[in-house]
Amino acid sequence: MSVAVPIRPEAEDAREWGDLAPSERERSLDEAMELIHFAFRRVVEAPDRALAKRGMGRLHHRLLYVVGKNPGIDIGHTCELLGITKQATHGPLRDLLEADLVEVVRPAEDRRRKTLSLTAEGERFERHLAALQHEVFAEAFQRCGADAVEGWREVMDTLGAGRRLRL
Amino acid sequence: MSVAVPIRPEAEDAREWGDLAPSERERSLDEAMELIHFAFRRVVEAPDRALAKRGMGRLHHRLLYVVGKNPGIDIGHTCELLGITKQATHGPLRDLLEADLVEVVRPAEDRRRKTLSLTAEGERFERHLAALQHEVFAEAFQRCGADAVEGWREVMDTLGAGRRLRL
DNA sequence: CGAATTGGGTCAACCTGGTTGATCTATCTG
DNA sequence: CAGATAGATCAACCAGGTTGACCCAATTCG
Repeated sequence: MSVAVPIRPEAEDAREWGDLAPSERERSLDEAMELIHFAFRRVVEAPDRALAKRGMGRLHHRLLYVVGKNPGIDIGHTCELLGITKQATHGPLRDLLEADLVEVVRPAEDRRRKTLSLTAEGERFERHLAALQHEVFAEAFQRCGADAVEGWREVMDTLGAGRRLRL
Repeated sequence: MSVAVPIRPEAEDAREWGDLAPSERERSLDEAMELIHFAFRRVVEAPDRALAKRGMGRLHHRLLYVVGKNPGIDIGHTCELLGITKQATHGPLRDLLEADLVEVVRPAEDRRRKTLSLTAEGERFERHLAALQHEVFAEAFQRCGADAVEGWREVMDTLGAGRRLRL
Protein backbone atom coordinates (compact mmCIF):
# COMPACT_ATOMS: atom_id res chain seq x y z
CA MET A 1 0.00 0.00 0.00
CA SER A 2 1.62 3.19 -1.16
CA VAL A 3 0.91 6.45 -2.88
CA ALA A 4 2.77 8.69 -5.28
CA VAL A 5 4.22 11.63 -3.42
CA PRO A 6 6.10 14.40 -5.15
CA ILE A 7 9.78 14.63 -4.27
CA ARG A 8 10.93 18.19 -3.62
CA PRO A 9 7.65 19.59 -4.79
CA GLU A 10 7.99 22.76 -6.80
CA ALA A 11 5.27 25.22 -7.87
CA GLU A 12 1.65 24.88 -6.67
CA ASP A 13 1.81 22.09 -4.11
CA ALA A 14 5.08 23.30 -2.77
CA ARG A 15 4.15 25.36 0.27
CA GLU A 16 7.67 25.04 1.54
CA TRP A 17 7.95 26.78 4.85
CA GLY A 18 9.55 29.90 3.40
CA ASP A 19 6.58 30.55 1.16
CA LEU A 20 4.44 31.96 3.94
CA ALA A 21 3.26 35.55 3.73
CA PRO A 22 5.56 37.91 5.65
CA SER A 23 3.25 38.53 8.62
CA GLU A 24 2.28 34.87 8.82
CA ARG A 25 5.97 34.06 8.78
CA GLU A 26 6.73 36.45 11.63
CA ARG A 27 3.96 35.01 13.75
CA SER A 28 5.13 31.53 13.00
CA LEU A 29 8.68 32.33 14.06
CA ASP A 30 7.61 34.10 17.24
CA GLU A 31 5.52 31.08 18.02
CA ALA A 32 8.52 28.82 17.49
CA MET A 33 10.33 30.79 20.17
CA GLU A 34 7.51 30.25 22.63
CA LEU A 35 7.28 26.59 21.77
CA ILE A 36 10.92 25.96 22.55
CA HIS A 37 10.74 28.07 25.69
CA PHE A 38 7.80 26.23 27.23
CA ALA A 39 8.92 22.81 26.07
CA PHE A 40 12.30 23.36 27.72
CA ARG A 41 10.71 24.56 30.91
CA ARG A 42 8.35 21.62 31.10
CA VAL A 43 11.14 19.12 30.54
CA VAL A 44 13.30 20.45 33.39
CA GLU A 45 10.40 20.90 35.79
CA ALA A 46 10.24 17.41 37.32
CA PRO A 47 14.02 16.90 37.68
CA ASP A 48 14.29 20.33 39.30
CA ARG A 49 11.84 19.27 41.98
CA ALA A 50 13.64 15.96 42.54
CA LEU A 51 16.99 17.76 42.83
CA ALA A 52 15.58 20.34 45.24
CA LYS A 53 14.65 17.51 47.63
CA ARG A 54 18.36 16.72 47.93
CA GLY A 55 19.26 20.41 48.20
CA MET A 56 20.72 20.35 44.71
CA GLY A 57 20.19 22.33 41.54
CA ARG A 58 20.39 22.01 37.80
CA LEU A 59 24.16 22.30 37.84
CA HIS A 60 24.43 19.13 39.94
CA HIS A 61 22.29 17.41 37.35
CA ARG A 62 24.43 18.64 34.49
CA LEU A 63 27.53 17.40 36.30
CA LEU A 64 26.00 13.98 36.89
CA TYR A 65 25.01 13.84 33.26
CA VAL A 66 28.35 14.66 31.69
CA VAL A 67 30.27 12.52 34.17
CA GLY A 68 27.84 9.68 33.49
CA LYS A 69 28.28 10.02 29.75
CA ASN A 70 32.05 10.43 30.00
CA PRO A 71 33.29 8.24 32.84
CA GLY A 72 36.91 9.01 33.67
CA ILE A 73 36.64 12.59 32.44
CA ASP A 74 38.84 15.01 34.33
CA ILE A 75 37.76 18.24 35.95
CA GLY A 76 39.12 20.57 33.29
CA HIS A 77 37.27 18.80 30.51
CA THR A 78 34.12 18.73 32.60
CA CYS A 79 34.23 22.51 32.92
CA GLU A 80 34.86 22.76 29.20
CA LEU A 81 31.86 20.60 28.29
CA LEU A 82 29.62 22.52 30.67
CA GLY A 83 30.99 25.81 29.40
CA ILE A 84 31.61 27.17 32.89
CA THR A 85 34.67 28.00 35.02
CA LYS A 86 36.29 25.70 37.53
CA GLN A 87 35.18 28.02 40.34
CA ALA A 88 31.57 27.53 39.33
CA THR A 89 32.00 23.76 39.11
CA HIS A 90 33.77 23.45 42.42
CA GLY A 91 30.88 23.83 44.87
CA PRO A 92 28.39 21.46 43.23
CA LEU A 93 31.15 18.93 42.54
CA ARG A 94 32.07 18.94 46.21
CA ASP A 95 28.41 18.37 47.09
CA LEU A 96 28.30 15.36 44.77
CA LEU A 97 31.49 13.92 46.24
CA GLU A 98 30.20 14.39 49.78
CA ALA A 99 26.91 12.75 48.82
CA ASP A 100 28.90 9.82 47.36
CA LEU A 101 27.31 10.23 43.97
CA VAL A 102 30.62 10.88 42.21
CA GLU A 103 34.01 9.20 42.69
CA VAL A 104 37.38 10.75 42.01
CA VAL A 105 40.64 8.98 41.24
CA ARG A 106 44.14 10.37 40.74
CA PRO A 107 45.38 8.38 37.76
CA ALA A 108 48.91 6.94 38.11
CA GLU A 109 49.93 8.19 34.64
CA ASP A 110 49.41 11.82 35.61
CA ARG A 111 48.81 12.47 39.24
CA ARG A 112 47.94 16.14 38.78
CA ARG A 113 44.64 15.14 37.19
CA LYS A 114 41.49 13.98 38.92
CA THR A 115 39.22 11.72 36.94
CA LEU A 116 35.55 11.53 37.77
CA SER A 117 32.98 8.79 37.49
CA LEU A 118 29.59 8.01 38.99
CA THR A 119 29.25 5.71 41.97
CA ALA A 120 26.54 3.06 41.85
CA GLU A 121 24.34 5.43 43.83
CA GLY A 122 25.21 8.30 41.49
CA GLU A 123 24.28 6.20 38.50
CA ARG A 124 21.01 5.30 40.15
CA PHE A 125 20.19 8.93 40.88
CA GLU A 126 21.16 10.11 37.43
CA ARG A 127 18.97 7.44 35.84
CA HIS A 128 16.13 8.52 38.08
CA LEU A 129 16.43 12.14 36.95
CA ALA A 130 16.72 11.06 33.34
CA ALA A 131 13.61 8.92 33.70
CA LEU A 132 11.61 11.96 34.83
CA GLN A 133 12.57 13.80 31.66
CA HIS A 134 12.11 10.71 29.55
CA GLU A 135 8.52 10.44 30.68
CA VAL A 136 7.74 13.84 29.22
CA PHE A 137 9.49 13.11 25.96
CA ALA A 138 8.19 9.58 25.67
CA GLU A 139 4.61 10.66 26.11
CA ALA A 140 4.95 13.41 23.51
CA PHE A 141 6.80 11.13 21.09
CA GLN A 142 4.16 8.44 21.48
CA ARG A 143 1.38 10.90 20.84
CA CYS A 144 2.95 12.47 17.78
CA GLY A 145 4.21 9.37 16.00
CA ALA A 146 7.51 8.38 14.46
CA ASP A 147 7.34 10.71 11.46
CA ALA A 148 6.79 13.82 13.54
CA VAL A 149 9.57 12.75 15.90
CA GLU A 150 11.96 12.30 13.02
CA GLY A 151 11.18 15.81 11.82
CA TRP A 152 11.54 17.14 15.34
CA ARG A 153 14.94 15.55 15.70
CA GLU A 154 16.13 16.86 12.36
CA VAL A 155 15.08 20.42 13.12
CA MET A 156 16.48 20.34 16.66
CA ASP A 157 19.80 19.02 15.49
CA THR A 158 20.03 21.74 12.87
CA LEU A 159 19.06 24.42 15.38
CA GLY A 160 21.70 23.25 17.85
CA ALA A 161 24.28 23.04 15.07
CA GLY A 162 25.17 19.49 16.04
CA ARG A 163 26.67 20.30 19.44
CA ARG A 164 26.95 17.42 21.91
CA LEU A 165 27.96 16.74 25.50
CA ARG A 166 30.53 14.10 24.68
CA LEU A 167 34.25 14.39 24.23
CA MET B 1 9.07 13.44 -10.38
CA SER B 2 7.82 11.28 -7.54
CA VAL B 3 8.51 8.14 -5.58
CA ALA B 4 6.41 5.41 -3.97
CA VAL B 5 6.16 5.95 -0.25
CA PRO B 6 4.25 3.70 2.14
CA ILE B 7 1.23 5.27 3.80
CA ARG B 8 0.92 4.60 7.56
CA PRO B 9 3.03 1.50 7.35
CA GLU B 10 1.92 -1.22 9.72
CA ALA B 11 3.66 -4.43 10.86
CA GLU B 12 7.28 -4.94 9.77
CA ASP B 13 7.84 -1.51 8.33
CA ALA B 14 6.11 0.19 11.24
CA ARG B 15 8.97 1.13 13.53
CA GLU B 16 6.85 3.49 15.54
CA TRP B 17 9.01 5.35 17.97
CA GLY B 18 8.06 3.19 20.95
CA ASP B 19 9.28 0.05 19.24
CA LEU B 20 12.94 0.79 19.88
CA ALA B 21 14.97 -1.60 22.01
CA PRO B 22 15.22 -0.42 25.64
CA SER B 23 18.85 0.74 25.51
CA GLU B 24 18.36 2.36 22.13
CA ARG B 25 15.33 4.08 23.57
CA GLU B 26 17.30 5.42 26.55
CA ARG B 27 20.01 6.78 24.32
CA SER B 28 17.44 8.34 22.09
CA LEU B 29 15.74 10.08 25.00
CA ASP B 30 19.01 11.32 26.50
CA GLU B 31 19.86 12.66 23.10
CA ALA B 32 16.53 14.46 22.94
CA MET B 33 17.47 16.26 26.14
CA GLU B 34 20.74 17.44 24.65
CA LEU B 35 19.05 18.49 21.45
CA ILE B 36 16.61 20.75 23.22
CA HIS B 37 19.31 22.12 25.50
CA PHE B 38 21.67 23.16 22.73
CA ALA B 39 18.92 24.36 20.43
CA PHE B 40 17.60 26.61 23.16
CA ARG B 41 21.05 27.95 23.93
CA ARG B 42 21.79 28.70 20.32
CA VAL B 43 18.53 30.51 19.81
CA VAL B 44 19.07 32.90 22.73
CA GLU B 45 22.74 33.49 21.98
CA ALA B 46 22.48 36.34 19.49
CA PRO B 47 19.74 38.29 21.32
CA ASP B 48 21.71 37.97 24.55
CA ARG B 49 24.67 39.68 22.92
CA ALA B 50 22.47 42.42 21.45
CA LEU B 51 20.85 43.01 24.84
CA ALA B 52 24.20 43.12 26.61
CA LYS B 53 25.24 46.03 24.39
CA ARG B 54 22.41 48.04 25.95
CA GLY B 55 23.25 46.75 29.43
CA MET B 56 20.14 44.60 29.43
CA GLY B 57 19.42 40.93 29.99
CA ARG B 58 16.99 38.21 29.02
CA LEU B 59 14.36 39.52 31.38
CA HIS B 60 14.23 42.83 29.51
CA HIS B 61 13.68 40.84 26.36
CA ARG B 62 10.89 38.78 27.89
CA LEU B 63 9.22 41.98 29.08
CA LEU B 64 9.45 43.57 25.64
CA TYR B 65 8.03 40.40 24.16
CA VAL B 66 4.97 40.02 26.34
CA VAL B 67 4.22 43.74 26.29
CA GLY B 68 4.59 43.69 22.52
CA LYS B 69 2.22 40.75 22.19
CA ASN B 70 -0.25 42.16 24.72
CA PRO B 71 -0.30 45.93 24.33
CA GLY B 72 -2.19 47.59 27.18
CA ILE B 73 -1.41 44.75 29.57
CA ASP B 74 -1.03 45.87 33.17
CA ILE B 75 1.86 45.13 35.48
CA GLY B 76 0.18 42.41 37.49
CA HIS B 77 -0.74 40.40 34.42
CA THR B 78 2.74 40.89 33.04
CA CYS B 79 4.21 39.31 36.17
CA GLU B 80 1.69 36.52 35.90
CA LEU B 81 2.57 35.73 32.28
CA LEU B 82 6.27 35.80 33.05
CA GLY B 83 5.73 33.69 36.14
CA ILE B 84 7.78 35.99 38.38
CA THR B 85 7.07 38.40 41.22
CA LYS B 86 6.50 42.13 40.85
CA GLN B 87 9.76 42.78 42.70
CA ALA B 88 11.66 40.88 40.05
CA THR B 89 9.87 42.73 37.26
CA HIS B 90 10.38 46.13 38.77
CA GLY B 91 14.04 46.77 37.99
CA PRO B 92 14.07 45.73 34.34
CA LEU B 93 10.75 47.48 33.74
CA ARG B 94 12.19 50.71 35.12
CA ASP B 95 15.17 50.29 32.77
CA LEU B 96 12.83 49.92 29.81
CA LEU B 97 10.82 52.99 30.81
CA GLU B 98 13.98 55.05 31.25
CA ALA B 99 15.25 53.86 27.88
CA ASP B 100 11.89 54.92 26.35
CA LEU B 101 11.23 51.45 25.02
CA VAL B 102 8.03 51.00 27.01
CA GLU B 103 5.22 53.47 27.70
CA VAL B 104 2.94 53.44 30.67
CA VAL B 105 -0.52 54.94 30.94
CA ARG B 106 -2.84 55.20 33.93
CA PRO B 107 -6.20 54.30 32.39
CA ALA B 108 -9.07 56.65 33.33
CA GLU B 109 -11.37 53.71 34.19
CA ASP B 110 -9.09 52.52 36.96
CA ARG B 111 -6.28 54.78 37.90
CA ARG B 112 -4.61 52.31 40.21
CA ARG B 113 -3.52 50.28 37.22
CA LYS B 114 -0.67 50.99 34.86
CA THR B 115 -0.99 49.69 31.36
CA LEU B 116 2.08 49.04 29.31
CA SER B 117 2.84 49.21 25.63
CA LEU B 118 5.89 49.50 23.43
CA THR B 119 7.04 52.85 22.10
CA ALA B 120 8.00 53.05 18.43
CA GLU B 121 11.60 52.60 19.51
CA GLY B 122 10.65 49.67 21.73
CA GLU B 123 8.85 48.02 18.88
CA ARG B 124 11.86 48.55 16.68
CA PHE B 125 14.20 47.01 19.26
CA GLU B 126 11.90 44.08 19.97
CA ARG B 127 11.62 43.35 16.26
CA HIS B 128 15.39 43.52 16.01
CA LEU B 129 15.83 40.95 18.79
CA ALA B 130 13.14 38.76 17.27
CA ALA B 131 14.86 38.95 13.89
CA LEU B 132 18.06 37.59 15.41
CA GLN B 133 16.19 34.55 16.68
CA HIS B 134 14.20 34.25 13.51
CA GLU B 135 17.38 33.96 11.50
CA VAL B 136 18.35 30.84 13.41
CA PHE B 137 14.92 29.28 13.10
CA ALA B 138 14.41 30.33 9.50
CA GLU B 139 17.69 28.83 8.41
CA ALA B 140 16.96 25.54 10.16
CA PHE B 141 13.38 25.46 8.87
CA GLN B 142 14.55 26.13 5.34
CA ARG B 143 17.13 23.38 5.55
CA CYS B 144 14.78 20.78 6.96
CA GLY B 145 11.73 21.39 4.82
CA ALA B 146 8.05 21.88 5.58
CA ASP B 147 7.31 18.30 6.63
CA ALA B 148 10.03 18.18 9.24
CA VAL B 149 8.96 21.60 10.53
CA GLU B 150 5.39 20.43 10.88
CA GLY B 151 6.55 17.45 12.93
CA TRP B 152 8.78 19.70 14.99
CA ARG B 153 5.91 22.03 15.78
CA GLU B 154 3.61 19.17 16.71
CA VAL B 155 6.12 17.60 19.09
CA MET B 156 7.10 20.94 20.64
CA ASP B 157 3.51 21.90 21.24
CA THR B 158 2.83 18.56 22.91
CA LEU B 159 5.97 18.87 25.03
CA GLY B 160 5.02 22.36 26.18
CA ALA B 161 1.45 21.22 26.85
CA GLY B 162 0.04 24.09 24.82
CA ARG B 163 1.20 26.91 27.09
CA ARG B 164 1.35 30.39 25.55
CA LEU B 165 2.42 33.92 26.41
CA ARG B 166 -0.88 35.58 25.60
CA LEU B 167 -3.73 36.51 27.83
C1' DC C 1 69.03 19.51 36.91
C1' DG C 2 66.23 23.65 37.13
C1' DA C 3 62.50 26.30 35.06
C1' DA C 4 58.21 26.62 32.97
C1' DT C 5 53.79 24.66 32.28
C1' DT C 6 49.63 22.27 33.57
C1' DG C 7 45.69 20.57 36.58
C1' DG C 8 43.60 21.65 40.29
C1' DG C 9 41.92 24.35 44.84
C1' DT C 10 40.65 28.48 47.04
C1' DC C 11 39.63 33.31 48.30
C1' DA C 12 37.40 37.70 47.15
C1' DA C 13 34.44 40.73 44.88
C1' DC C 14 30.90 41.20 41.80
C1' DC C 15 26.72 40.39 38.64
C1' DT C 16 21.84 38.78 37.08
C1' DG C 17 17.73 37.05 38.02
C1' DG C 18 15.25 35.57 41.02
C1' DT C 19 12.74 34.72 46.08
C1' DT C 20 9.90 35.97 50.62
C1' DG C 21 8.20 39.29 53.57
C1' DA C 22 6.88 43.81 55.22
C1' DT C 23 5.26 48.32 54.62
C1' DC C 24 3.47 52.25 52.13
C1' DT C 25 0.39 54.90 48.79
C1' DA C 26 -3.38 55.63 45.86
C1' DT C 27 -7.54 54.18 44.13
C1' DC C 28 -11.69 51.66 43.63
C1' DT C 29 -15.87 49.06 45.43
C1' DG C 30 -19.39 47.46 48.60
C1' DC D 1 -16.42 54.55 55.73
C1' DA D 2 -14.05 49.87 55.42
C1' DG D 3 -11.81 46.75 52.79
C1' DA D 4 -9.78 45.06 48.69
C1' DT D 5 -6.76 45.88 44.81
C1' DA D 6 -2.62 47.71 41.93
C1' DG D 7 1.45 49.13 42.43
C1' DA D 8 6.26 50.89 44.56
C1' DT D 9 9.82 50.11 47.52
C1' DC D 10 13.04 48.32 51.10
C1' DA D 11 15.62 44.43 53.02
C1' DA D 12 17.58 40.02 53.27
C1' DC D 13 18.50 36.01 50.98
C1' DC D 14 19.69 32.44 47.32
C1' DA D 15 21.64 30.05 42.92
C1' DG D 16 24.56 30.14 39.48
C1' DG D 17 27.50 32.27 37.47
C1' DT D 18 31.84 35.76 36.35
C1' DT D 19 36.97 37.71 36.64
C1' DG D 20 41.17 37.95 38.88
C1' DA D 21 44.71 36.64 41.95
C1' DC D 22 47.31 33.37 44.24
C1' DC D 23 48.99 28.72 45.88
C1' DC D 24 50.46 23.80 45.43
C1' DA D 25 51.96 19.56 43.32
C1' DA D 26 53.17 17.00 39.44
C1' DT D 27 54.79 16.92 34.86
C1' DT D 28 57.49 18.28 30.91
C1' DC D 29 60.99 20.86 28.50
C1' DG D 30 65.57 22.97 27.52
